[in-house]
Amino acid sequence: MIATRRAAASPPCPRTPENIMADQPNTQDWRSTVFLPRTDFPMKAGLAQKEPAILAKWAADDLYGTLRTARAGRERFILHDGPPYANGDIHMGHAMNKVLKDIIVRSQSLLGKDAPYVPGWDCHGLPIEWKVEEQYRAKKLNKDEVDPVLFRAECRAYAEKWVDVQREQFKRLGVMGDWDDPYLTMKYDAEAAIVGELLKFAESGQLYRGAKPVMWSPVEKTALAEAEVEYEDITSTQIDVAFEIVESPIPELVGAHAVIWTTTPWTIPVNQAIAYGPDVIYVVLVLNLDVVDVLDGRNPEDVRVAVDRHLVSSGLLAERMLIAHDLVKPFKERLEQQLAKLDLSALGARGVTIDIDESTFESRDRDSDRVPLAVRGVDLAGTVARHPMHAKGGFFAKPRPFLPGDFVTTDTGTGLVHMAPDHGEDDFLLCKAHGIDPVFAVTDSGFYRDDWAWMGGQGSVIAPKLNAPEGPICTDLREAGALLAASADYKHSYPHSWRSKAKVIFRCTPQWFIPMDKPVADSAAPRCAEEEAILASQQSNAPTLREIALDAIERTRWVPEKGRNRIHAMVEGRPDWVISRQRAWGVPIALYVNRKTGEYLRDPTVNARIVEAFKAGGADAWFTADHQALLGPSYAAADYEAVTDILDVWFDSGSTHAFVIEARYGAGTRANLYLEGSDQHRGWFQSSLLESAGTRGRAPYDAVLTHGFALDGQGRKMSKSLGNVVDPLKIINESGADILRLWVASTDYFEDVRIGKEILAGTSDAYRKLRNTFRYLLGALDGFGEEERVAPAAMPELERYILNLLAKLDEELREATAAFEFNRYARALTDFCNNDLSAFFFDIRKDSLYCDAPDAPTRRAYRTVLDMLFHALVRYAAPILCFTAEEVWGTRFPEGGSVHLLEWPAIDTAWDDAALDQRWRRLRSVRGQATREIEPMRREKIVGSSLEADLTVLSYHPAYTELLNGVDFAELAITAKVEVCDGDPAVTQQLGDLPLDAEDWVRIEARKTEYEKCGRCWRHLREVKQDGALCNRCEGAVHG
RNA sequence: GGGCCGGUAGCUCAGGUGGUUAGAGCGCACGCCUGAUAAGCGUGAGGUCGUAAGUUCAACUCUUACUCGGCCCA
Repeated sequence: MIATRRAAASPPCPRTPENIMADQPNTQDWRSTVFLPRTDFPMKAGLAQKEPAILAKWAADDLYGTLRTARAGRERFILHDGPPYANGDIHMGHAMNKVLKDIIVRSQSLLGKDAPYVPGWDCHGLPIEWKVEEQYRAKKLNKDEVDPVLFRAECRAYAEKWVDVQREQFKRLGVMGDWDDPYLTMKYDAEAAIVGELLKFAESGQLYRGAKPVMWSPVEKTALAEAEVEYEDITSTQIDVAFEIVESPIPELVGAHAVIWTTTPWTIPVNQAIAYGPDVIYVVLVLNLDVVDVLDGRNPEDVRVAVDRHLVSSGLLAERMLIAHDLVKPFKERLEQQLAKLDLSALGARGVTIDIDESTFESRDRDSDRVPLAVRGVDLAGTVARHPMHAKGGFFAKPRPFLPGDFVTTDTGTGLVHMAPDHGEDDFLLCKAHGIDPVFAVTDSGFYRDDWAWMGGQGSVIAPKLNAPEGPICTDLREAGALLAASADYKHSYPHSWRSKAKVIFRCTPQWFIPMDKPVADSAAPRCAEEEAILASQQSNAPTLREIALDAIERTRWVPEKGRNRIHAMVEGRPDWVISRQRAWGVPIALYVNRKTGEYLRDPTVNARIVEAFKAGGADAWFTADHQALLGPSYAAADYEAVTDILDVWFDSGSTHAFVIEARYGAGTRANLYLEGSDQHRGWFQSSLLESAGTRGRAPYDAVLTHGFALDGQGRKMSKSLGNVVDPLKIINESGADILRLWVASTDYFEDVRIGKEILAGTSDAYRKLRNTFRYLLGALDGFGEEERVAPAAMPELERYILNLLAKLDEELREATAAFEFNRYARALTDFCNNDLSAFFFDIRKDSLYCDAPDAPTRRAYRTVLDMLFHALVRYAAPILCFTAEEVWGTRFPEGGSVHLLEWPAIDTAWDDAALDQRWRRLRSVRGQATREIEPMRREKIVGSSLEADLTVLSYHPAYTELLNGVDFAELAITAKVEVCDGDPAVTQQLGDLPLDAEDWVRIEARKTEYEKCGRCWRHLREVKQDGALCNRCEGAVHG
């Protein structure tokens, strides 16, 4: 079953010794009679040059296609590729991800499974759109003036270009897959499938249009996803504003001023309420102002009155102020700062100080007689204030109720938070719960609506000038007597647009949502009113999308297991999914909204026409559509608005299971594995899960593997500014892809991994060792043929012990493969090659290989095992060192096809022999002792090679005596004479159980041998009569 | 700022439910071989297990705090 081909070269033909002996009888050179390893396989790999040639051969032979044919009908293993974004060269994260995927695909294929791999790309979305816009700007063109279909075509071309670039880079890594037919989210069939998935949500009523504050960039005039936002430290204007309380169940509060603090003055014109913390203690401050340094010649009392009047009219003094007890001090400091800025000389004073009698709120107990003005938050319910600009009427004249907010803290501010439901998530939710709706006062470009009573037409709201202490808002507030303090000195972290670097705001806009907590109807078909009613009555029992998703998480295998917690927590706490974007490059949310009712159309017949149109013309079809034709005869196009919002790209990639897996392998097929970086718990893992849960009621995957991030050699994030970026393409060009692949395989990629010069040097060392093991095997197997093969049962015990180790290795590798633990896999493989083969088996059998006659039983058995090792190891190595394994295989079997078409080696589990294993572990322990004993003599130059040493082994246990006498220990220890003697029985008595470690049970003495050295095999043997003469074995081998 | 994850020899990694001198491979140092030779073999030196407290007869292993790093979120 093992395809073997006779090597072209024949074994070395020994020169006849006679003609040489004639000249030099005692210093005969027997080198030519020794069977040294012979191979063309070079020690130096030259991977950077060799790999492209191997890739070309794979392409020419259509290796991927051949493998698909060969595995057709086998158990399938689908690793579904998460699509990278088609923009820019690949980085280390990409390389690591793809290599890991390839190792897994190849290892599953090696196990005999049909493991297809369809790579994909994410092609829609803002970054590409932005790049194309940049090109426009360079040409002084305005995006808004370009035909959307033309613009989309340019985005498509841009994405195509990068798909091609990345494809070649991924191929160069050795990643095997369907590169000729990858999936792209922008292909027509994909766009059709994506919109089809969206319409499934629509048909089952799992969509709604709502208003919600979203991250909004006034510069780009679009909503932004979290991933498109970055946080930067900025300095903002902080203001304290007084809202006069006009109504309260606590009579003392009426007429007092609630103090709110904010770093976004521009939200004050949209204020609608005030939030308090129910558990926070509030106090009413009474400020005492002292005028200091009255100028000469002025009447102090007159000055005091003048200053007082001035402060009140400047809005700097509210007589009684409501504020959280814990925040009085910082508030007082802000007031003092403010007062210090005043120039009061015209009024006859140099300055003014504040005094707050802190004893008035020592106690936090409202009922205490001493402190009538300390108030618990909960007691503020029912209190109402008015807006500082209430005189403007209309919106501003409405009461501003106090609402309880759990989010209110006493970390900063005043413990009273002004609520603008248009511009804050907390604000929006709290106000919504109390029937206060957003007012959409700020336009998409960040200006106040022209008709807004205060600040109408002004902006932009992110402009520092607008928010400045001397800006229009603060000025108006000051004039209204409501601005207590304002200073442009508050440093904090603030969200900015990832691309334009401009500040973003929260802004309520109409958006499309997928609800997390609405019961999911089980049928997508439209129903008559009766059915709807029945369903409605059952709805409490139907699970919600969140519940389905959480359940699916429980049913999925997470590797490592901690991934389950992570995504569970995220899905449990996430808000509704905002799926709309105000953009051009993507799949449109192809819905028809009834202009009268605001309901979207849920007609499967219409939807089917939409999907067909997308299949034929891609998403562009929507922008050029004859809507009446799509709507058909039952509806009038004039009654409907065609939505032009673009779908969140996460919905695109969340649908790949539909247009890749199901499209290629049939409906209902699930991926065996998704494999991405740990950041995808919030990204692709989750969007895929939600999409599939909403349309299929389950996860699209059976298992999810997450890997960590690639960091630099010190464990820091790679960044251009730190200059610590490791470029995978550079590594490939300098060292080869196999080095990079071995690096991936040798790390613990379930955590973050490190890569740097030193680490790669280590990887190269490990690679060289593996390569030399193969080189030795190839050389030692030179000319091996089937007639030489020996059955394991007929082999010496050493050979059977190695087969036992091979069986154990095989088991370990199978387990590591099943657990996707390739660092364990690579470790087991290299340890086996280094410790068991190179340092032990090969070293011992070197003598037999070189000097035995070709037909000697031991040599034949050894070469048989080498052949078995070759066939096993080249397969084991193939998933990781995909190029080198091919080179190794092709060197021995030039016509043997690709190593990657082979299947897992057939290892007889019966080789795993526990008794044999134990016996040899003890022998190896004794062997280790022997080498330690010989070492001092080598250092003192008494002996050079261990072959020049004799050993006396004192055994303190009959088991060891028997063990050592049962083998040729001189052969194992590579020494001359070995004598085994029983040690002092008295010592034996004191020893306990017989361990595997021979340390206590054996004493070894070493001395230089007196035997002469055989001229050919260099062993020192009794039978060798004079130095350089031949031993019996060599005599036979040479003259045989 | 919040949540989660991690920090064992120069490097890559092992170290069930706490229990003897914390292991391996590589690298390094030193030596051997010169018939796997820019290869092979041997011996050896390297760790207060991120820091500090605590629980315990006993902690790399449990708790807490801190610190450094990473991911996610704000």
